[in-house]
Amino acid sequence: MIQSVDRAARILHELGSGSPTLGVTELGGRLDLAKPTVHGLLRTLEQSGLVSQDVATGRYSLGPRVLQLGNAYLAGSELRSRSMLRAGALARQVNEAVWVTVLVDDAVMVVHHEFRPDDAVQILEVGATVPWHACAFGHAIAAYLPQREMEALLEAPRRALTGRTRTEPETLRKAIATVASRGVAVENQEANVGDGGLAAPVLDHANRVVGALGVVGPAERLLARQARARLTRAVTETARGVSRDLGASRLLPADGRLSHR
Amino acid sequence: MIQSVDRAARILHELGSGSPTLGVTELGGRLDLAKPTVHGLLRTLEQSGLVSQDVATGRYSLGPRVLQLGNAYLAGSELRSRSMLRAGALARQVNEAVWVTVLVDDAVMVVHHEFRPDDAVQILEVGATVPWHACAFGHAIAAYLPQREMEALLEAPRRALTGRTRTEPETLRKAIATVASRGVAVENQEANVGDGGLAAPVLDHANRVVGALGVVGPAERLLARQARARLTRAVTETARGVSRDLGASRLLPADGRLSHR
DNA sequence: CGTCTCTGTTCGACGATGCTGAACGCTTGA
DNA sequence: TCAAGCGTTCAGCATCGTCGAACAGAGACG
Repeated sequence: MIQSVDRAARILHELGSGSPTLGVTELGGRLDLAKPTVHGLLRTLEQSGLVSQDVATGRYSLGPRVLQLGNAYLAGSELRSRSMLRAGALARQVNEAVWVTVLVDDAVMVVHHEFRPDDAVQILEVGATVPWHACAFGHAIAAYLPQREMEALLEAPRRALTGRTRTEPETLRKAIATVASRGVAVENQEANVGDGGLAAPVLDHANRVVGALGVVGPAERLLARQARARLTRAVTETARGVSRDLGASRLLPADGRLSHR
Repeated sequence: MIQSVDRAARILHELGSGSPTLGVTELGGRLDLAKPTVHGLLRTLEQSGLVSQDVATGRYSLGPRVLQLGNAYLAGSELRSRSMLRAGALARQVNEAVWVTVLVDDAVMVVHHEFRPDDAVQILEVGATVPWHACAFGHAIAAYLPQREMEALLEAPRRALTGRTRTEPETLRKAIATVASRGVAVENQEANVGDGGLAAPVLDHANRVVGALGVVGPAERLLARQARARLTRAVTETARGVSRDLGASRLLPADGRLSHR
């Protein structure tokens, strides 16, 4: 691993999480690096447009080029492009907002957001992240991850986002097992009070989980008994369709968990 | 400038423009680097999530983390946050889609997109880029750039996107002079056939251009004589309002061009 | 209004660290 | 079956990045 590149990436990560602008000294403190080292890295990153400096204050922030890269990632994402049509159809069919998400570290990130057809004003959540343990998408992905990676997720520390967030390893392990047997994950106000979700995993041609697809919205509307049954069927069918498009062969067997290796 | 970091940034840039997936050999060829060098850089970038490798083909593409960074850039962008309210008001007032853009290299990038209130289905263009010379936003920014930077833009090679795209340095110089004297730039189907735009610059507390704000839409609707006059007034007023919010003092003097050192 | 402390920045020398050519499996296509 | 291309590994040399100390400027404070 190349030291300076890794440090540069850590700087970008630091600028991207928490305070939007940071000074050289502060960055050096957080990453345990000497001031001139951070300075050199920042100047290089600035020249590439990945970071920009406020000439007035001297502080640094992320540069516009990272947004351009983010857009390029979306444009090139196979999961996204392959799921857009089916996600749109699902949104119209069940009249709910649809998300397509991937796992990045210990959070799921929205790569596609299909608006609920009936609502006029909605905010786009593409690029937003939610801790994996607090949403249906995270559970759906975790349930089909190789054992080792799933354990890694369970071992990391977690914090509660609402009063209903499940954080205990054993509780989560049980929840994941249920997901694996049913093929769908359900979340009830574990990330935001009032909101719920329902998601199923998406597999690729090697039957690996590459993400999850599902619906989000008011918990009371999504999780009412009738709606829930209808949504479960529609979501699993759509996710299965996307998986098939990606070349997956073993499509959510009845016993859930796929064998890995 | 740190060599390895610069090379890593060039790799990201290469992955972000053009082909969404590239192999080690191909990247090495494009950047004139030895294969193992590229490999080492890619492995480091992959570990940070900025790049991800398709395990089946071995090829590399941008990773999900760049999208997360892009989102963080948007969240921290002062221009964006300071212009959102006024952009929304402008969109409702003139019933057109509104863009807020910044200059990155030789293109303008959309950092905020306010939908046209009347249209149901529209695609979000945040993160999209347009060559500076082919749109009103680019002209608006160029006209208020320090002389040296403006000359740099004019010296770079340009290509036509439509039959109406202006590419000659002298033609552009004249167009920019007009923008500087009027405070607004107008574009008529120079980037996409059928589309037009109308934009004004946004200045910061040191009276530097930080971006442009304006409307986009069908050229025939935007550029009809009456609409054009009304839009010009509304756009300049909104851009001036954002500039004031950012602390600018010299607000688009009558003679246009600001003195720069 | 001076002073002091903090910032971001420059400099130079040390030595760790990243670069490279050659060689390795592996898959793909002929 | 073979050959050509891929991504990957290795080890040695020289480069290149790192760090402590010192600098200039801004801002806060008395």
